[in-house]
Amino acid sequence: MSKKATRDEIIAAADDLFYRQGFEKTSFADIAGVVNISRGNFYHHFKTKDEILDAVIEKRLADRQAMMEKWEIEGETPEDRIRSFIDILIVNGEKIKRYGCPIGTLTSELAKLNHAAQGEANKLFTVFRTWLKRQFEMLGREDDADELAMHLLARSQGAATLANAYQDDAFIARELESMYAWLSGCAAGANKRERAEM
Amino acid sequence: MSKKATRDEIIAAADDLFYRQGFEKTSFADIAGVVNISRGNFYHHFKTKDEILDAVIEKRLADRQAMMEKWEIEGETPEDRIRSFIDILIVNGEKIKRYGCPIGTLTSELAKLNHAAQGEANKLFTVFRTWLKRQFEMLGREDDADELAMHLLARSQGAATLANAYQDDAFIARELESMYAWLSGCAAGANKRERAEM
DNA sequence: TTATTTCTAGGACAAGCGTCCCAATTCGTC
DNA sequence: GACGAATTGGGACGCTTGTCCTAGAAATAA
Repeated sequence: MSKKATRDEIIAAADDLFYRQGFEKTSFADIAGVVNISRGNFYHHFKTKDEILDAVIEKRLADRQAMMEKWEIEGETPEDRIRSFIDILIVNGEKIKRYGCPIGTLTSELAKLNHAAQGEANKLFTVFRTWLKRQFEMLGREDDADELAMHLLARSQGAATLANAYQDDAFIARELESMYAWLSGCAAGANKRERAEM
Repeated sequence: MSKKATRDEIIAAADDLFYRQGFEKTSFADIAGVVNISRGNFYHHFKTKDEILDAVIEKRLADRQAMMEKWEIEGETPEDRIRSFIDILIVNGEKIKRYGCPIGTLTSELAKLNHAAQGEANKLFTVFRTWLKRQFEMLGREDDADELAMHLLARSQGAATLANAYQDDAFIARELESMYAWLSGCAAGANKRERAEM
């Protein structure tokens, strides 16, 4: 098998395992077991566990970027596109109920480990933040686009955390409705709404 | 030293380390190092790591219960008391920025480890949920008290997660303001407000 | 075909882990 | 003061971890 193919397999397996078990808990042996290669071969592709983490974060960044580009094409209005972001909670609902948000749980774990890759992992939040900010600007909220983006990020993070704890579909549905309504309010009151009404 | 005193020291040290480093990352040696006892002595108090975790969760439950009882005495109105909950983000702000929410990060970690104590850890959320529900009922929101409680839990979880990632005081301040405003709205429109306006 | 690089397998390594045992010390009670 | 119980210290265990080495197989180039 070509080097890149094996490498990509390793990254994909690590991505999945880091999500489901966490970074710390996942061992070289776990990943090698999934990919079905020896540890020696493994070492040829990644010298340290941190190198795999970097590659996984890079992959996640690319995946999210691609996702947002798709939303950009498919969504007719900025509101549609932001709704696509909110809908992650539906699309990935089952996984989120089981393992939480892939971004939030990773950044939390790395913060506790005081890991060097914290900054890189935070970029995962930032790509969404930047993209959402742009959408809110297009919605006519140039003045507080970044604030709105952060607020929405926080809302979906909170929903994901509690979805993970309680696996309560009714709760998730209510949070979704609440975010949709909030978004409509954002669109309606472009640059006139008071921040306190967020 | 009496057995209980040493035991309590161990639990306190474990509580702190589990919060700052995570459960998985924290070893027997770490805890023993902080308490300054030998591993052999350690074993006399706790036979397994899971036993320590159970004790830590128990302690956290008791601590939170005590905190809420204090709020119950100090807060004159239900709104005041709920505000005390929101204010955790201020009171424990520095720690949250560094290590995240002690409850949210623990439940997330245990979910990934698929740990037997998941249910116990979730009780930490539930004590707040139950207490908040009661406050919302006293606020006159008998019909949707639990929904409001869950919503507020999610909001503060989300704020904590992003506070941890970005350490952005302005963001935290905005989220606090937003939650205060939402709470005022809850109080004003007792049992008349539409859920979509949450 | 030969020569050279790339890839793979399997094992060795030192360190750290949770767990466990046992001998020594301290404590409480008669 | 003496005795049994509770507490403590230190070390041993088997296992897993991340890391690293080396020898051979496969692929590529000449």
